[in-house]
Amino acid sequence: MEARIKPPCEEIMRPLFHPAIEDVRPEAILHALSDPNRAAIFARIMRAGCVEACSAVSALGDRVIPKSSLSNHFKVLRDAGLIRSERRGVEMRNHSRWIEVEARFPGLLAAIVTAYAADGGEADRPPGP
Amino acid sequence: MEARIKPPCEEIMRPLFHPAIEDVRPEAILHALSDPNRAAIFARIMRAGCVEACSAVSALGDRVIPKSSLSNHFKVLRDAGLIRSERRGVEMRNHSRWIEVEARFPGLLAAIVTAYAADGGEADRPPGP
DNA sequence: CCCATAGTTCGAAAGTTCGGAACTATGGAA
DNA sequence: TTCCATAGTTCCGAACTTTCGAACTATGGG
Repeated sequence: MEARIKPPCEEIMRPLFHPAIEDVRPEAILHALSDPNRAAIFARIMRAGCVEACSAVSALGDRVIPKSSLSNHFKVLRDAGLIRSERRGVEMRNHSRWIEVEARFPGLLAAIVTAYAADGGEADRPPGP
Repeated sequence: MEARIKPPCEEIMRPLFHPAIEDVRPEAILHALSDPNRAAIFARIMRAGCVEACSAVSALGDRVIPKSSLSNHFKVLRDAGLIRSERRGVEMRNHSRWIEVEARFPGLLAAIVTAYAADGGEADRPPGP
């Protein structure tokens, strides 16, 4: 159908959606982070400031997460307004929107990340035996 | 099936389960409060200190929540460790476990309730447009 | 051009949530 | 006591969501 002409901008080709910070809703954030895998991914991005790629995070704890599930987890985090993703060549550069979210919902992300850390040591690990 | 035989318990219908505070998981809390209806119910119980009954909360905003859904919402809040429910005669007395949860996950509940309030009072909209 | 890598989309199976109808428990009225 | 009203739970089917393998698209390097 649409003959898409390649734009001169070599980075963006599919428009990844990121909500404006004022459209970010608490229920979306809580839903996104109510999955321990996603919480671990987010904690990791936050700790690193920026994680190079989805694949950099493909094993959490002792469990390997399939590519398609990972892709979906990143989409949920993105749609919730928690991270910003941009294509850099063949991979994706994800960084957290901590500062924006903190300004809108003060203390929320810190409390959540701290809660996961208090629960299992690190948010990087799904609950084990 | 044919006539059901009445179970031989003259006690309460079923012992309501409440997790010990050390068994409360952050993901359960986030999941429970990621539903705006449940968040509103919880905010209301917190604000009141104690709400008399499930039915006291049966209409949130302009929407009537069916009994069975309400019953389930209270169960989710209970299982997440957010409220404690006891039978008082024909109805239920629910109160929040704020103090226990606060001791285990400091700042978490306050941040969540504040976030919903900041979002536009969605968590407990007063009657009106 | 072909291949490898990084990520997305498709689709089917499994799991969760919603809500109406039927049920149980309690207390009060007849 | 029996009957009724109220409060809440359970059952179960429909609708929705989640998961993950396979097929697909995009980009960069031989």
